[in-house]
Amino acid sequence: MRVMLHCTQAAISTFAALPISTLAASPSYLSCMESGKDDTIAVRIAKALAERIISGAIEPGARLRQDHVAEEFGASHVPVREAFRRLEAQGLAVSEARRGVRVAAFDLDEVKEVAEMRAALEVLALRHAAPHLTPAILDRAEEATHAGDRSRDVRSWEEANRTFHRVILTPCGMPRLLAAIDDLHAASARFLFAAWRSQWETRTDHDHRAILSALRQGQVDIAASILARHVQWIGQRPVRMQSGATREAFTIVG
Amino acid sequence: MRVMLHCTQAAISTFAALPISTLAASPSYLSCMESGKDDTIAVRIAKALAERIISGAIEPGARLRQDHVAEEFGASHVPVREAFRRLEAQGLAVSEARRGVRVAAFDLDEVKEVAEMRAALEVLALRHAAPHLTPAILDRAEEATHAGDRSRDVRSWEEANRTFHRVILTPCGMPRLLAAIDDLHAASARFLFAAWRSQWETRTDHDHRAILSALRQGQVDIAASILARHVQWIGQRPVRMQSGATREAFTIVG
DNA sequence: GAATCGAAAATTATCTATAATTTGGAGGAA
DNA sequence: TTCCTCCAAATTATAGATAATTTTCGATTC
Repeated sequence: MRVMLHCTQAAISTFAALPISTLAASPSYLSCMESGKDDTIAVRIAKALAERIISGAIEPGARLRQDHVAEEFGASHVPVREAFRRLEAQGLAVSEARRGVRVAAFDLDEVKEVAEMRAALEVLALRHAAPHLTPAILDRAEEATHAGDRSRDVRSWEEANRTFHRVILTPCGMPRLLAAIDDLHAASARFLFAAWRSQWETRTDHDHRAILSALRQGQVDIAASILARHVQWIGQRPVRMQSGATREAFTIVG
Repeated sequence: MRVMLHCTQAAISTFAALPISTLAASPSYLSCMESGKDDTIAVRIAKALAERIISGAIEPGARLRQDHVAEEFGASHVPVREAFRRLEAQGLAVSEARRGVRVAAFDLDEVKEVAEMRAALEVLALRHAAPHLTPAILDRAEEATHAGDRSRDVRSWEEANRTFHRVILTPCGMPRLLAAIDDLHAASARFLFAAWRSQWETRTDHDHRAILSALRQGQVDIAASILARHVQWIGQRPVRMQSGATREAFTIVG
């Protein structure tokens, strides 16, 4: 296509960082959802791009060129534009009128903000879920914690962590609240992939067990306060950048 | 246009309930934002439809037909579809693949859910805003309360109420949190317009004054707890339906 | 008269093509 | 070198066409 002849190669190379198969295969972050068989093309593209943004395969600030995305997914620009609107609503992309769409940047302030929002909303969800928590549900949460222990890489650890939170919160039966929490988890996962340190697992898994222990004893207030502290703990470490310089990177570890 | 000849008239008649000028003119609910001069057409359509959905001009469950909307706004279906995605993300519309887009329905459970989310998030925002609140800001909040007293109809009262909340929360400087609160306010306003009772103003305005009084004395905890209760108070009243039967309608009044 | 089936119409979802606008950069002039 | 002009690329947006699906409505049957 002539359109692509003179474009900068940045976006293409970042797309190439993940195999095309992520379109068809179930990506790690989305493995909890049904494989979008009857989704619209727009939804499938949005999910695939979301996975790349969250995993860091596309860098913050990188432009998302609709024609390139359309060509890669074998679609036209119309569903691509719809996918962009969806990513924008999730806070994963920002668009300026007539200046295109970019992957959302993030800084320490946003990490803190997401952590506090998660604390507030997850505590709310937990308080409503608590009366409906059964031993079977708590066992599934414990299994997710074990899966976190066994995980060898960030992605599987992140998935286990997310499963833990989802399992204990879903019984609240508040769909809007759960959707908001999901979006915040997606943001958290972005931060996590950007600044990972393996020893953080230990602390997090300890918190998970303390939460489960409190819930098993019916101590909802204690569980809620551990959850709030757990989600607001911010990890911080230096990360080497492309230029060779280092900068601080931050993440929510829980 | 032939397309419209055989369609059901429900959607058209509800659209007709508000003048076309709402597209260009600044509607009540959006009067706080800049009139979208440099917005994209998709954003303008989304704002106009949001205003109609919130005000009740389009009923819950009503179908949003993209070709009809496109024709009314003098646009093509592409920006209309983008507007639909935006409304979907705000929780004002729901779309099923290949079955079109409908105005989101709501019930008591969702009213409660939104109220609790607002309580959690507005309390969070208030705690962060409190250190930055100046007498000038509190005076503006008090002026908004007066405007609520003076208002003669639901729309202006709603706008005054929303201004009050916005003025005392914006200084928190957390854009993602404020955007989430805005969406919840939009949902609240829908409920309010659906079930309005004038005497509710009194209670709400009393709460507003109590919050301001606490803030002026630096009693942030007290202000936060009044705010939480204030936002979670659910109004309830019977409403006569088209069929002549009555049903209970609920709203967040604050 | 009610229920069911099927065909026609409407609608969604998509693609292709194209106009208009804007950005960004290359190349020339002061 | 710096600034300006102009061109190419990218994006926004429209129009028209098509496939697939859903809805509607009428005919047939019980």
